[in-house]
Amino acid sequence: MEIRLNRDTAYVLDAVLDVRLTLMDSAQVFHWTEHEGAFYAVISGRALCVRIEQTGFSIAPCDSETLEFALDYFDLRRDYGALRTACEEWPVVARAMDMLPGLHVLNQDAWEALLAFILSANNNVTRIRRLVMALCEALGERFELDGRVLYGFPSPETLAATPESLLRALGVGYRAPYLIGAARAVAGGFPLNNLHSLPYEEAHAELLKLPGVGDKVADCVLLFGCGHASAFPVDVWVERMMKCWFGMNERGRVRVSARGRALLGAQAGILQQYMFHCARTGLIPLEPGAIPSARGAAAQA
DNA sequence: AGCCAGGTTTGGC
DNA sequence: GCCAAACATGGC
Repeated sequence: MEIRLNRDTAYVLDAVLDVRLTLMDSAQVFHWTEHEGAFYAVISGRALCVRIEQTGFSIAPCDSETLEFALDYFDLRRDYGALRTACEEWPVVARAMDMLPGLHVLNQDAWEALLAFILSANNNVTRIRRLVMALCEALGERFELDGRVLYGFPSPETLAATPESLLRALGVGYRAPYLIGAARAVAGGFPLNNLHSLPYEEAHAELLKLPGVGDKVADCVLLFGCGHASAFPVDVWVERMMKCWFGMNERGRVRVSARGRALLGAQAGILQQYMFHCARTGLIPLEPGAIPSARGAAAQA
């Protein structure tokens, strides 16, 4: 990987990051937009434009401080090649990683991840994106970049003071009081930005205190917003994947999550993201009977 | 038209 | 502790 910083644009070359897959198609972040081959969003209060270049991608506007931020945000310091090598003992995980080269798990802002995944509950990806965008447009700070208008996430204070009726008018439905309750907690001192440095179990228990946050949303916030790579969110797709390919038949996704973490280790959540995408998009089948025979498994590996 | 979606909450055993 | 039902909304 080679990094150049020219004027206000950073170039990251020879990095295996699939920008479109990671920002637009992976359902870990919902507020990037694509326009004329470039990707735009406001993240952590910065309006950014990311472009795919010949041998990598560029970030603008970017100074040295933003570049450091971006290296973290795009998870460019993790050795995904080594992670792939460590997956040989789990053929379906290896297969998922091989099918999605350049998929990274972003390191998002914890508050932004919290809002997005409260909205994700019992919802589909298309509508989650609509709701996140609507929330930002209605209540977030307005930015302009390259003549395009962008919106950040609302602050905890803003959201805490927003009438529930306004949120319902945006279409968030019964999640409106969850958003407001979580915002009031954070505005009132809930230690959202300390969860990075807590052990997984403690950070998870803390998040469960927030309204609208159960085990699965907590794991998403920990994985996508708090640097907890071992957090293993289990939604309907990952549950089907673990049932079909690992024979996990326990009742309750909490048990599946615990087993996934125990089995796959410190970066279980990263691996989860590959399996989730393969399951959700049909790249890997989930019907009983999809599991290859011993002969097939050997041939596949 | 009807089932489903990156679930959580609540209330009843 | 476990389970079922309710919850808003719209995608497909």
